[in-house]
Amino acid sequence: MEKTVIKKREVKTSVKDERLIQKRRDQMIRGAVALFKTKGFHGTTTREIARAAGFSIGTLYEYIRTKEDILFLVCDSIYENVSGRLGKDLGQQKGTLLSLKLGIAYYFTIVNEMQTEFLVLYQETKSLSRDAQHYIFEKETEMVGMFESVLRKCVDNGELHLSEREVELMAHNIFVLGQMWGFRRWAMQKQYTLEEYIELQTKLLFSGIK
Amino acid sequence: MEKTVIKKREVKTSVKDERLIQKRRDQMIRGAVALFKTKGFHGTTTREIARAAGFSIGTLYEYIRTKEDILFLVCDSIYENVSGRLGKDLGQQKGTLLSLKLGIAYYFTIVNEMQTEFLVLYQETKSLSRDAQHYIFEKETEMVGMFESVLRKCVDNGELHLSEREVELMAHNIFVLGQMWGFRRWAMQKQYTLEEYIELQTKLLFSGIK
Amino acid sequence: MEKTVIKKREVKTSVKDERLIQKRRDQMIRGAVALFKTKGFHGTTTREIARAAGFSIGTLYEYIRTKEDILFLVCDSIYENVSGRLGKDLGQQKGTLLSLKLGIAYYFTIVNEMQTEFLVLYQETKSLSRDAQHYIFEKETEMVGMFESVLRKCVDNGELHLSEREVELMAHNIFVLGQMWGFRRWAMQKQYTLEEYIELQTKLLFSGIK
Amino acid sequence: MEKTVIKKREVKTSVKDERLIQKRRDQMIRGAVALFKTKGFHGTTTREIARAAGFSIGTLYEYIRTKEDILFLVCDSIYENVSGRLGKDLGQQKGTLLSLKLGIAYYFTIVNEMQTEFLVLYQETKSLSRDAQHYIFEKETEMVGMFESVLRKCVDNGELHLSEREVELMAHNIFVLGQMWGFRRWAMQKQYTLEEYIELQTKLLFSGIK
DNA sequence: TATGAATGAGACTTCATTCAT
DNA sequence: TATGAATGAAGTCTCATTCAT
Repeated sequence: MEKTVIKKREVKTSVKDERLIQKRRDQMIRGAVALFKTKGFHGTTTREIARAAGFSIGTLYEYIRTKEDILFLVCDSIYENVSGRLGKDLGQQKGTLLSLKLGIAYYFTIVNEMQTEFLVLYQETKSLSRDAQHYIFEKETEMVGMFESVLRKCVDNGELHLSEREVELMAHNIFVLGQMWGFRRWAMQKQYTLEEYIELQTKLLFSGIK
Repeated sequence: MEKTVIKKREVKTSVKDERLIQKRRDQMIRGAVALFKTKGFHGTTTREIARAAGFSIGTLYEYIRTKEDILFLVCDSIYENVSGRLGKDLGQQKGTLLSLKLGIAYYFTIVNEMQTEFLVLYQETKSLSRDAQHYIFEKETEMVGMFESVLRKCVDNGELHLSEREVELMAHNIFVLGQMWGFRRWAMQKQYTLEEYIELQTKLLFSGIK
Repeated sequence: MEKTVIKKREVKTSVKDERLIQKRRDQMIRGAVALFKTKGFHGTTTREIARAAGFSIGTLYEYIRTKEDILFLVCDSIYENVSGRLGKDLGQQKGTLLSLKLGIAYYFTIVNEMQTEFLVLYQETKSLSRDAQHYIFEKETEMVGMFESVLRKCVDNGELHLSEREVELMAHNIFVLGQMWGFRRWAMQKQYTLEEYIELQTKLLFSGIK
Repeated sequence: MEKTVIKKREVKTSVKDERLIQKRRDQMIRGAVALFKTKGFHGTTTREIARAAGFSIGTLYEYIRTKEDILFLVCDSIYENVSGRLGKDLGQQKGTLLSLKLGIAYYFTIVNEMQTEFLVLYQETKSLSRDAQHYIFEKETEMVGMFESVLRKCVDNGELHLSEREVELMAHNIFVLGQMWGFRRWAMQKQYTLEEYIELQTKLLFSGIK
């Protein structure tokens, strides 16, 4: 798989000091995520975000241009975090069934940890501009691509027998079935522990319903 | 399959004529769905909804109490529609693998038809009150339950060998993998036709990745 | 005392039958007073008044032209009632101190009975049109006039020694000190029974603070 | 006279600078009183108040939470003003009949100056919340209390012979008869000059109608 | 005469964004 | 750089009044 180069969408600032920008944005994102989790993007005001971030509304606007920028920063940071961790793990994949299973388990664990972040991501993405949405979709494609390449290695090693299209679809399925743990938590987490969920899903993924 | 009785959450009206209420609400829902699809719930104003429905803002408020009521009415009507159609089809299931496959295919077709409606449903549900959300969740549980009982029939007939927990999880998986067609249309519908998608997913669902 | 002729301000109707008009207006007034007492004129909607009156909003508007008409009708009916009763009592005054005292006591009793009505009257009068306010003021002047003529009789009989201007002022004082029982009920009725109040006020009115 | 401590009901602000708050509120109150005088509380819009105060509607809402807050601020400021002035005058009372008369005259003068403010006060108080009304009543009680203590001093000095209950009632009477000058101005101010009114009322108050 | 559905002007309030300090 | 007061467009909802039935 070719690594598509995604150029970081820029969020304009009036501040020059890069170190400061990073620091302020971190505060901002941390505050915003916490608020978005409970009140959603539209239910949260910029004033609240500024307060949660620990500075004034004036300062907030020194580091962003519009409220949407904050949402973008939040979404981006979540993906950055997840795809970073996942990439590191799946990257050193050797292409055996066992390591595939371990990769899946690891991904599910991340989803579990970051449930609410993912919720924010999926429920608010549509509030982004077309451009920003596109950028986010690309990041997601990148993550699905990680599973694709793991699966492909297994196929190459003769451990799996899947067509190219099946590889692609299965990568999506793994991705989505992971998210399901968080999205349908009202049903899933009442019925299963995370370990049970991983075990059962892995089984169904590998052998189907026969 | 036990039919859980869900008592319809009432939306208050100042109009008395039941026939008229139905008619006006239909207009309202139709208009609202169209707007929510492109602009989302928060991006749509009550005035726009009234105009799209073909009457004045005053009249709109004769049939609802708050803007949220509209969202509820919309969500409810989508579920009512889908679960009605699905229930009719799956209800007459005989419990063979073939008819299970046909049921899945039918469900995927419905999802395809109502993609944008489902998008609205999943992206805006969180804007509902706790009560209304609960009602919607129950309706969804009801739909998942339909798949569960079909699967269970197959197990009873000896056509499938799944534990009770696997039945439950698989029902969710079918449900979610169906939604996936609509939610990830930017990826799915670029790669597969609906028929291919149905065929591939059915295969993976039944035999896994081996 | 010259009896000023006050020509009854007309409230336009589309209904012809005088008997019916009277009946509907009575219902209307009764309902409106009850509502105004607790919610005030501005806090009460025409719909509520119609409902309280026992008919539809459409019917309500067959008997009045604007919401203000209702207020006028209410105010007018209260004065009509009070000044009717008071006129009958004070009219047969013989001009002795005793009967003056009895007249005051009688008036205070009426105020007590109709406290909330008076409250409505004084708090909402300002919402009437200039014309209607003028009419109401005239009715009030008429009532104060009743006390004036009683006082005057006493002066004529040599039972009181007051100048004309003192007569006029005293009439107002009696009138206002009566209203005080209802207007300042939070203070008065916590401290005195109606009988005590009448007795004390009469004493102060007659002998002053020495 | 015991001085009851009334804790100032707070009106929430998003502005921090206390000096500025005071300044803006003064502008606001001044504008609002002028409008309430002619159009009443319900007849005045928040936009009009903002304009009259000299700033935008957005700014208005930086200094209050709801429209009712404005009414409260207005009522409070009127009482504060009056009771301040009255307290200063009556406070230095020596307990002679002469100084009592002077006190009454001074009070009547204040009422005359602030007629329309008092009108606003009495006609709109009922639009306040229960809490705010209670606060306003307490302030009024405080003012009546000032007269009570002056009267009491006179009784203690042997200048007046009144029972405790008579003292209390007379204090209310003075208070109300003062208000009467403003409330019934359509009758009073047509008949008497302020000086005449003071003189006549004082006479009646002191010697009664004999 | 009686009804009640329809209307829309207009009220209150919020909040993203700016800009002088 | 940081602050926070000021702004006003825009949103939701109410309610007096009308008019076809």
